This record gives sequence, structure tokens and C-alpha cells, in this order.
Amino acid sequence: MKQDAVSIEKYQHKDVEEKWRDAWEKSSLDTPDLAAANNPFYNLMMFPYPSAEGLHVGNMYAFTGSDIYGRFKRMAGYDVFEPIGLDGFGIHSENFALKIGRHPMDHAKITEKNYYNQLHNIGAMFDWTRTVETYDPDYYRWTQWLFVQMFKHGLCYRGKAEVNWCPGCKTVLADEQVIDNSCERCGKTVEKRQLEQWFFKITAYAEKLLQNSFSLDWAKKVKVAQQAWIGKKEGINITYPVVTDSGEKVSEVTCFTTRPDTNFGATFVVLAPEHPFVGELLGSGDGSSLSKRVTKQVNAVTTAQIHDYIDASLRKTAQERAAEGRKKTGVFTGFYCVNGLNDKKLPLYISDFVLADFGTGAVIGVPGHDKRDYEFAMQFDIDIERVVIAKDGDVSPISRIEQVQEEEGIMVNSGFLNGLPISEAIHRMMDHLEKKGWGKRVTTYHLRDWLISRQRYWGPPIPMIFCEACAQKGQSWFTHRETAEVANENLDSISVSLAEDAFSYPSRQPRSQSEIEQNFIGSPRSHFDDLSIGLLDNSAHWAVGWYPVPESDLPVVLPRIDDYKPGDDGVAPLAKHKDFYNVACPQCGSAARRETDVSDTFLDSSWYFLRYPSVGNYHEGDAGTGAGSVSHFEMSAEGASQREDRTARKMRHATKAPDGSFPWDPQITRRWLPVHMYTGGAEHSVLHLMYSRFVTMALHDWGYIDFDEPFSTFYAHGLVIKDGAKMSKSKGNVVNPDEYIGLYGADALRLYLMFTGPYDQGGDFRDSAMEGMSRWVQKVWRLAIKNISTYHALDSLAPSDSSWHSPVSSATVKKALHRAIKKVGEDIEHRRYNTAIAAMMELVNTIGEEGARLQTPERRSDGGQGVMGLDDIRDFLKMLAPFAPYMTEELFQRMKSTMTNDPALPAGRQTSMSNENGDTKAKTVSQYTFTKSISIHVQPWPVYDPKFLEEETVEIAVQVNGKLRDTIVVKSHLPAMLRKALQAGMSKVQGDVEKEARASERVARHLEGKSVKKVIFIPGKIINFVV
RNA sequence: GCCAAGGUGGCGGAACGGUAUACGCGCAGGUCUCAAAAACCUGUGAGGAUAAUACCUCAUGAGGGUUCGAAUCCCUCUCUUGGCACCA
Repeated sequence: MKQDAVSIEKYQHKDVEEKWRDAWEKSSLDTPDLAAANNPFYNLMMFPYPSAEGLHVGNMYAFTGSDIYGRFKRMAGYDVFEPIGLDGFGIHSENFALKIGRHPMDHAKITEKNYYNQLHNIGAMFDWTRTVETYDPDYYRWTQWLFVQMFKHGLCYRGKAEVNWCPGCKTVLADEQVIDNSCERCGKTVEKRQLEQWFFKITAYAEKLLQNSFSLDWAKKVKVAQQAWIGKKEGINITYPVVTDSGEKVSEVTCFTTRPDTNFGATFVVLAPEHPFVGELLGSGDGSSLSKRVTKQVNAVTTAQIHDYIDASLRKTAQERAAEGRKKTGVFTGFYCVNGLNDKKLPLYISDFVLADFGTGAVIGVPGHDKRDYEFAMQFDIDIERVVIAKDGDVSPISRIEQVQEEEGIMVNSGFLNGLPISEAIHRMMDHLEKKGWGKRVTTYHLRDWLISRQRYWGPPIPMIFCEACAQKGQSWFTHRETAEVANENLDSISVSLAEDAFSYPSRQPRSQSEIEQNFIGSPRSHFDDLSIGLLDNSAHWAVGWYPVPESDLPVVLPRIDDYKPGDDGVAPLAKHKDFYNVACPQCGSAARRETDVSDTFLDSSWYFLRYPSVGNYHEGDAGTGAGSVSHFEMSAEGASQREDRTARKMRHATKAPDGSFPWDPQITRRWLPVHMYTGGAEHSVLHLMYSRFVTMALHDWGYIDFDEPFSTFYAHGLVIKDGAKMSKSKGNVVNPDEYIGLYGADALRLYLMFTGPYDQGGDFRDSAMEGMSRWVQKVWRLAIKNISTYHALDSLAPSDSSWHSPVSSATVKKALHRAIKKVGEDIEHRRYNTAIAAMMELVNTIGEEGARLQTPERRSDGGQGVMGLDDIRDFLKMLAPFAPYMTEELFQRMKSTMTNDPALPAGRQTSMSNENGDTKAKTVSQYTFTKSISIHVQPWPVYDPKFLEEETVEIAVQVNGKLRDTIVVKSHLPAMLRKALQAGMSKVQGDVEKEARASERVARHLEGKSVKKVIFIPGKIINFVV
């Protein structure tokens, strides 16, 4: 039976996946030689934080989209490095460990095993010899090192400030980690607490973060989010004298405004309840004469009212304030400000709609042209004056909120500004105010310093030591910076090693303090005035008694303790452990105390991309155990053995590393960074993606790296949803990838996930559609196997009717193939994976149809058996390889065996396929030597031949008045014919087409009895008669 | 409130000035089979008309506009999803 001559086996994904996973790893397919790579491409994806039991299908979606791109780039000739790791240190992992009542160290051990197992199965080209785990002492040693550098370079300070406290996580949070007044991790409403904490001066880079963002090749929404978060505003601080009822000046108040143009319309001034003047007003000042006079001015009733109001508003939570909506409350102080422009007395109020931490905490009220001011004025019956006439020409008194024009218009009632448009008036007024000495232009930012401390257990201990003895003497690390070279020793040795580097860094020496200072343009939002210059110095009072842990003593190992649960008191768990915190002062040797807070988890991930290519940077003396000779996992035998595996893997690269005194290899780093392509979720716009940029800029300015942006390109993928909702455990719609990989195979799941929709928009997961993709995978398998087998069977079976399995693609198939090659390549480059897959489906459909056409009806099958040449099948498999790495490798390798005797094959390739026995049954890799060079995944991406894209005939749509009436098939006039035609003038071609079009009965019917006014002709596409 | 991205068949989505609904799912009918599954074939936006083909009309959130021609470009509105938010 010809038809059954070759029995078709099903695609056995489990066997195939296991086989190739093993073969790939053994052949080091995915481990590029980083030192030798000529064409490096660092394809990075955000590493997962293993907070739940296992890998989420959302992770797989993200990784697969990134991996397809990496595989494509590799086939396009790049040396692709695609690393993976775990962001397992920090609150997210700890919270989960607490929830299930497991020690975070044990939990990390378990999740590492689970995650790495799962990640092995998704078919990504991860380099498993260079993983990064943020809780590994080999890694956090350098996280602590980074903290120390921040301190030494004046970008880290300790201060008491009002901070966000999460009662759920029982720790402080950075501003970026507070979403709608709630904790980013647990969702509890955050409280404000006064605590002394460590901060990183990210504000020193506010301007650079903003300016660089405009030219970054990043997802637009992320850039916009960062720009909004940095929140640069240019305005002016105007200082007003504060006077009594009788006109006696008692003080001054400075207001920040971006709209001084409307200043002639100012009718009041409002202070935030926290404003310093309020303190003076209530007699809690320093007892100076001013404060006494102020108190005297206010009569008893007013003072009581002010007290009540302040008490009430300070008690209000942010939530309660928000609940009040835009309803304005407030209280009059009894004082006035004087507007120098028109000598008008402006009543001075206190209201909590004014924010203490924005601008100066004082606002000039212009109710005619600011909606909030209008609401306040209405509430307190304050004058409203019009100083702007908008487009609508309304000049009537402003009595409705709709009349409050904020955006545009022409100035009136404004002295020298009359007749000017707003935009111009702003500058004129600023000039005027500065000339008069009443105001000073200022730039403000929304960005605030990065709060680093966490009163938690599961993180890198902050490597700082406080010495009471030194504090008594007013000494700190800064005091000894110049003389005690000990602290700088490490730093110096780096400069030397960089200087000896074969590559030259543009800025290889750490810069001088003044040089660096020049780079800090704006830094207006520090918690303390003495920090606002951007860098800290010896005189910084907060630093007294503080020393960084000497770099040679790093890491400060996180000990295993049993009382690791966070407390409500803001004291970290480590603070209960004398063994941990008792330490000798690195300077004077007296009894001192370690910092017991740990650092923010976002510090762990702020530099991991720098570490990946340099994994294996072991100190010679530490070989085998890792730097510091400590491991979290020493506690159990199982853990220890597992970790050794990991360490052993990483040690493969150890010989290339320098002496381990630096977190990354300068040469490797120069070759591989910045990251060429970074893929991840947009939810980290102002968190990880902002912090990483800041850290990179700082390292650059210290001379440690030669680039100041970490990620050349950032691509934001969409989210996978199910049943129209985000996947979450509470909704019970979480999909576990393992289950689907088990059922359908990794290839089918990868393809399915990418097919659900545009990669940047996410997709909707549905089981039935998943099955559909599984069917397609089987179909491709059958198609390939049948065609491959046909070749093999030719000799022995000698079918009587050989025309239908001729081993040459028909013209139709050839055309379809080359169309697909073009489209798939272009689509992958733009990450349009869904349409790339659709294009391959169309190709398969065409092959099927062609197979059916060439066979007798009763022998139709979907195999398209014998209609595709082997070279063409190979090209198709290569196209599919980034999406379905396992199946395509299996088929590709089977083809090699079939093709051994193919004379069309290049000689060189034949030799690489020795030991073949021609068996078409699945063969194990061990039967011949699989080396990375023969893998499908390193084959060059197929090239399409334009000659196959040219059509002999083309379908042209015929329209009458823009309505489709018919389509006609004409001889192709593109592009060869057209070129000729253009030389001769278009009219000939058009005339021919027009004649044919008119010949159509359907068209003629619509043209009948009408006169054709005009004919629009688009060659190759359309002809339109306008009647 | 502001900023950004979106609204296309029963569903996920194609097309992004030039034949709307590619591709897939689902559904219906058929082939094969003792039967089922698998696989394959055919059909499938809505409405009208016809013995049937042909054919006609209407559909891309709503309404206007530009154009020979608009899902695509412009304006107004509306809804959804993200981000920011009493930011002066």
C-alpha cells in the first residue's frame, strides 16, 4: 500500500524535549564564549521573583517572547547571551515564606529547585552556567559593596524623616512602592512614621534621568511614566511679607508657582498645616521676638480655631483626606501677605489641600484661574478676579467653576502684562519678579530620594557600623577618609586593574569630588537642607559615628535565626541578636554596633545585569565555596549538594575572571554591556527600571563602567489574562505552565502563548485554543515526517506513480515558502509573533492544499506528502525553530540522516553527519556526535529569493465610486513590466487594465448610462472609476 | 481631573489610506470507520433577494469631516484598560 508505506508516528514531545534538553546542555549550545564573541547580543529578560509556589504562565509568556527574539538573533549571526536567575531575596519572597510558615532560607532552597526545574522545561536558550541568585552570598557581597560605594561617594545618607510604613509588611517602603496609599506588595494602607533611615540620593540624578530618557529606545509608556514620576516643574518662588492687620511686617512666606503670570489676580495665600510659620504662629517656635509678636496678634478664639484645625488635619490619614474629595477646609490666621505688584493685602489661610512636601508648602491663591483656588475662595467668600480672557471671549465676573480658565488666553487687569498671551506673560512676570528681588526661578522635581532601609530579615544586611566612641569625638568615616587609606584601598586597586585593562575606559579613574558635583544639576527634594547640594561631605552631622564595613570583610552574612518575623515596633529581627550586631569599630576598635536593617529588594535587582556575564568571578582562595566561604544552604546535606552543583557550573568560567576583588570583569563588561535588548513588564516603570538607571549612572560617574544607561532597548510585553481577568490566586484562574507542557509539550505552549495576540498587548488564555495549537504542531510534525520519509522510501518502495512525490517543491509551494520567510523574519524583528505564526500556518495550509491537489481524492491527506523539497522543509523548520525549538531540532536532525546521501548537500555538512545508519525511526543523539555547530538553532536564518515573490498575474480590484464591483486578473505589471511601462508612460498599462475592467459585466452594469469623470489607477492593486 | 494605549464576527485577533473580517478557536454539514476518536473536505459577519448561481444593501464604539476611496487621517463624544493625581 503506497499510502501506508510510511507509518506516521505521533510527535512524542516528552521524549524529544528531554533528549534535546540534555544534548543542548552537554554540547554547551547556549553557553557563548563571552570573551571571544565577535558579535555580542545580550538578550536579557527580567528575572523572576519566586514569591509563589512555582512559575506562573505569565512568566513563561514573558520569557518565551524574549527567547524567540534571542533565538532569532542567534540565527541571524549574533553571539547571543541569554541568562536567567532568581530575585529571591527580599520582601516578596519573605512574605510568601511567612505566609506558609517556612523559614525564608528553606523556602529559597525549595523555590530555587522548583523554579530552575520549571525554567529548564520551557525551551528557552538560557545559559545555565551563569545564573544569579540575589540571596547567594557571592552575589549580595557585591550588593553590599554597592551600598558602601554609595556611602563613600556621598550618595547615601542617614536621616530621620516621615516615611511610609506598611503595617502589613511591618517595614518602611520607598515612595515608588506605595500605590494609591497602599503597599505595592500586600495592598495594606500605608501609614506615615517618623523614622531614621538610610536613603540613596537618586534625586541627584533627577535631571540626567529625565534628559537621557528622551533618547532611550524604550517602550513609550515606560518613558512617559518615568518622566511623569521625575516630575520636573519650572516655576518661581515668590516671597511675600507677612503683615498684621495694621500693616506691621512680622515675617515672610515664600510660595512656589508655575503660573506667576496670573499674579495680579491673587487674592489670598494658603499654607500647609505642616508649614513652619504655622508652628511659630502657635507659639511652639523658639520663643524669639517674632514668635511672641505673632502670638500676640492672634486673638484667643482664632488661636483655638487654628489649633483645632491643625490637630484635625494632622490626624487625618491620606485616605481620609482623599475621601473628602475636593471639598475645601481651612482656617484664617489673622495675618496678611502683601502682593508687591499692586500692594494688595492677601489674607493668609491654613488648609490641608496644600501639600507640605511639594514646592514650599505655601500657595498663592488665584481663584479666577485655578480650580482648587476657586473652590477655596467660594468656601471662604474671598474675592475672585479675572486676569485672563480665554478664546470664548467671556469677560464677565467669574462666578461658576466652568469659567475658571487655566490653560490659555490673553492677560487683562494685569498692569504691564495686559494684552500678552499667557505663555509670554509667564516669562515677563518671572523677569519682573527677579528684577524686583521678590522672586527667584526654581526647578522642582517629584522624584524623591530612595529609601533603602527595611526592618526585615530576608535581605542583605546593610553593611554599616555605628561607633559610639567615635560619635562622641564627632568622628565618622568622612573624618578619616583622607588619612585612613584603609577604606580606600579596595577602590584604588580597582582603578589599577582598570588602568591595566587592554580596553580603555573613557573615565577609568574614580572622579574627584568636585568633578562629580558638577554632574549633579538639580536635587531639590532631599529631606534635609544640608543634603541639597547633591553630595555629602565630612561635615555631614548625620554621618557622625558611622563607618562602612571594610570591603575586605564583605559579605556581612545574613545569619540563620529563628525569630525572623518582623515586628510592629520598626525594629528589625536582627536587632535582637547580639552575636550579629556586636562588632569592633573598624576605625578605633571600640565596641560598636552593626546596622540591623536590611536593604530594599530593589537594590538587589538594580545591578544584576552587570553580574550575569561575569558570573564565575571567584577569588582564587575561595574556589569551590564561593567568596566569603559561606552559604545559606549549608544547613542541610541536600541543600549543600544542590548548591555545589550550581557553583560547579559557574566555576567553568572562573579562569577568565580577575582576582575576584571586583563584581564584574571589565573586559567582558565592556564587550557585553549595556544590555542590547531588555524585555519585561511595564509595571516596573518607576521601580526597578528607574533604580537600575540610577545605579548605572552612579557607577559610571565613579569610573567603574563606561556607559551610563543600562539597557539600550527596553521592550514592554503585555500580560496574559484568563477569562478577561488578570490571573491571580484569589480569582482562581492561575494557569500552571507545567500542566500544559505535560499535556501538549513546551513547543505547543510557546506557540500558543505567542499566538494569543500582539506580544506588547498580552493575550487571553483559553484551553480550547491551546488544543488547536497542539493540533497544528502535530500537523507540522506529520508534514515534515511524511516528506522526509518520502525521500527515504523512494528507493525501496518505487511507487508506480511517482509524479506526486517528486522531491521538488511545486511553484506554488516555493512561492508560499518565500513569502513566509520574508514575513516571518520581519515579524519577529518587530515582535509580531502572532502574525508570524499565522504566516507559517498559511504556508502549511498551502502545502496541504498542494498535496491534496496532486493526489487522487481518496489519498488526500494533510501531509502534503512529497510536495516539498528537502531544502525547503529545512528552511521552514528553521523559521519555526525559535518558536518550537524541540520539535524542529528533532526533525532537523532526522533530516540529516535522510540527507546523508543527498548529492545536493554541501560536502562539509556530510562529514559532520557520520555514523548515520539511515534509520527513520527516532534515533538517540548518542548514535552520532551532536555538537553545537550542527544544531538547527545555530543555522543561518533562511533567505528569501525575491524572484519567488514576483507574481505572473495579479488580481486587481475594480471599483466604481469607491465601491468594489469586481476583481480582474491581469498579467503582472509589477515590478519588471511596470518599470518598462513607466519608461513608456503609465497610460499604456492603465489603458490595458481599464479595458479589461470595462469588459467585466459587473462593472459595466454600474457604468451604464453614466459618464466617467475620472479613473484612479493604483498599479497592482486597484482601479477606480469615478462617475 | 491629566497622560498613555485601546474599542473590528459567537470568541482571540488580521489589515493600519486601496478587495474589511487573514490566521486560529467555536459551530454546522460531509469523507473515512461496525462505531467513536483522530485526520481530512466544505461552509460560517448581518440582512435582503433567488429554484440556484448571479446580485443588492448594511456593518470596524457613536456622530461629523478630509479623500476618487477611511477600521486606518482630523474633530467632537462615549466606553474599557493601564499610569499619575488637591503637584500650585
